[in-house]
Amino acid sequence: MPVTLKELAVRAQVHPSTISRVANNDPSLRIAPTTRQRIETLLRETEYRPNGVARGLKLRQTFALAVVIPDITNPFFAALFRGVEDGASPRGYNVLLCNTDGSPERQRSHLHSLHARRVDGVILASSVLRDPSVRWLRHQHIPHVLVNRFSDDGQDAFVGSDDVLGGLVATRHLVELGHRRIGHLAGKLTVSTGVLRRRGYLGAIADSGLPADAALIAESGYTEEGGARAAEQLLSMRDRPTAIFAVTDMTAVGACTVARRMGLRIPEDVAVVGYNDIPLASRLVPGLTTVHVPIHEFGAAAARLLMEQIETGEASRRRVIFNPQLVVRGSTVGGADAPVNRRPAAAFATE
Amino acid sequence: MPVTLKELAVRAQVHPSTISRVANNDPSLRIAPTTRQRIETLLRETEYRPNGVARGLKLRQTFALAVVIPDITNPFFAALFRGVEDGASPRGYNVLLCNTDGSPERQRSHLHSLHARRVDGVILASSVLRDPSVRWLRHQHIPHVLVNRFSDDGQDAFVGSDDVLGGLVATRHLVELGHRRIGHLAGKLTVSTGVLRRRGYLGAIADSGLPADAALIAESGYTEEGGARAAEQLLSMRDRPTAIFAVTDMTAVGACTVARRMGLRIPEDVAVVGYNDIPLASRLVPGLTTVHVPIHEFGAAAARLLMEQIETGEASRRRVIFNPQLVVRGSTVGGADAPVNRRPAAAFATE
DNA sequence: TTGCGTTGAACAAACGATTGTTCTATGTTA
DNA sequence: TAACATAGAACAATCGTTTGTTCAACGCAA
Repeated sequence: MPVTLKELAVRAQVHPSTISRVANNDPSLRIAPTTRQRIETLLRETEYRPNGVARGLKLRQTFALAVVIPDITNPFFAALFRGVEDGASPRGYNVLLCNTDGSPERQRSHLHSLHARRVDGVILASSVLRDPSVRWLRHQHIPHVLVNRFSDDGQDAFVGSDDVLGGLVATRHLVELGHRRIGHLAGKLTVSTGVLRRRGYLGAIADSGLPADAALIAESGYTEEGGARAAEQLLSMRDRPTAIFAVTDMTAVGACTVARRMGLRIPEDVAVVGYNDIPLASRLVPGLTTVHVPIHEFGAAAARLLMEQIETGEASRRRVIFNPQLVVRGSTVGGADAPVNRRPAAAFATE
Repeated sequence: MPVTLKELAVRAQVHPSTISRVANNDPSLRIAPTTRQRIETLLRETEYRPNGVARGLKLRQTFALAVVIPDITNPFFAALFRGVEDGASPRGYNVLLCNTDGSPERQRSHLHSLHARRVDGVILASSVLRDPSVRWLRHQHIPHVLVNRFSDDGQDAFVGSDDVLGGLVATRHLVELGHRRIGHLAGKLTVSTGVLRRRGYLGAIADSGLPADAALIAESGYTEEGGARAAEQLLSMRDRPTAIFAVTDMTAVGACTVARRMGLRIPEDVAVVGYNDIPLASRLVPGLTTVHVPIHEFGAAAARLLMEQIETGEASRRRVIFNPQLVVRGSTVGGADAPVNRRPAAAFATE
């Protein structure tokens, strides 16, 4: 068992509170220099570290944050988590990670558990529109930041990209390449990214004067498998699209797999654009044209917003919106993957 | 503020301990059925959930585990984490995640912080041989399980694969394909996987009667970039290897990138084998031949071993070793990537 | 000598639960 | 009716900190 204040108090022949004051450098009370010396030595010798649980109880602060996401094996969320940890860890916070697999019930259950544990705040990247869990967070006055997806516009602190714009530039890119039938894998219309990126898509179609065709939009969800299913549907149409804008990179990956299985060449027979620019996107062959967003920054910004709320003690509705940027690769423009003289992608990865 | 026992006690006109007994279904004391009813109703109405911090203080158990790894953006560790969470979450544990980026100092710092927080146990996948941090864990009697890498053989609970065998089958595969100069990206010799997989490599070379050439072995570390650097070194030799066995898939990816940049075709000019079979391996073009290990199972087994130690209250030295399995893909055998009629890889991934 | 201001440290009350012990009505038996 | 079980719930200590309050001792001025 680690040493406690009380034990140290016995050894130093002083009251535990005195030790605590020395350990915390409490400025409110004077300690005789000689006593201070004696105690500091003792603290060093015993490597005393206050019991965080007891501390948390007394201070009503645990220095723990939680990140709630669909699935950490999705590179998007892994990068997001790194951003959070890199922002929070230097300031003394530890971070819990919870995967929901997109299940509202698992999300609810995790949040209840985190609340019971008295985490100081929650970063939620798995919310849906009008999410009961988000309302519950507000109702419980649990500091929280939504990332990438929001729930009730403007009600919560939020970090994300301009999804309408992102959807717009992605689709416009396809229009400019001359595509006339452009499909869209639309995620889910219960999720803000689904609604907004689709709005961008529709906007670009309208701008271009192309006819809007509802049959070109398929709800794909956000999984690779869902993307594959939805893409198969679109690509099986008699008058199939020659290009697809997918709501996320993973969905796009599913679409590419299916296209290849159907014997379609990318980008000659079907061009594909994703969203997020996960590390995988640049490693595919051909590289995946996608809408770049600063994923790591999402996490770091969310951590900042969250710690700000924790420290000021009041909820914020601040919104941090990053500008999405189109990255053109081989999945839309043949030869866009310059094969020579490129450094390997910066490596986060180890082991 | 969430409701406390004391507040409920006032409302129910009973002593807090009585509420606690009802809430915990304490069998040691009888409660009048009518009182029990009244209290249970109250508990339901108020959605009472005991304060986990106070509970942790009293019970000396926090129901929190920690996973310490180099970097969650590496797909290997993401899958590992999922295994841990999937094993621990149903049993009421939450999981903290700490990235070390391979820095012993960050590892030490995280472990101290986790200890102060009184996590119930630690799963460590970033240890080196004779790791001071591991010895510290033992010394502090903190339940722990090492994963993938061990520190002092047999001293700690461990989950991993038979690395010597894995290195052997990977290298033997290359030998059987007729390669005569086989390079090895050896990770680090301060890490168990580095030492053991290299031993397997050397064993296969010896078995085959090929000359052992120290120049064919390069320390690569475990990053993609490290793999690229080391591979560049090997492939620049006058008498360059026609095949490379890399200590991990990410290292292999780095090697592939470099090979391609040097104008070498895979597998015709240089064949590449990795280790771990991360999801990325099957998505590369060509697919990466690799040594498959059940990553998710690593995590789940580690969680099991850890919770077992926590519940019995005693350290274990149990070892769970999985058999590695060679998976042949296009990076060693042209055409091994059957292009048609293959289902998309099972998708964990969302968003 | 009395009184007062300082200094340095002890005291004690939380924080919110858990759990062994004690107490007080009942009801039962002799 | 006295003695005594028993049921049911209150009491109280404890987990390890933090922090406002109190207290003792001392020096010094009046």
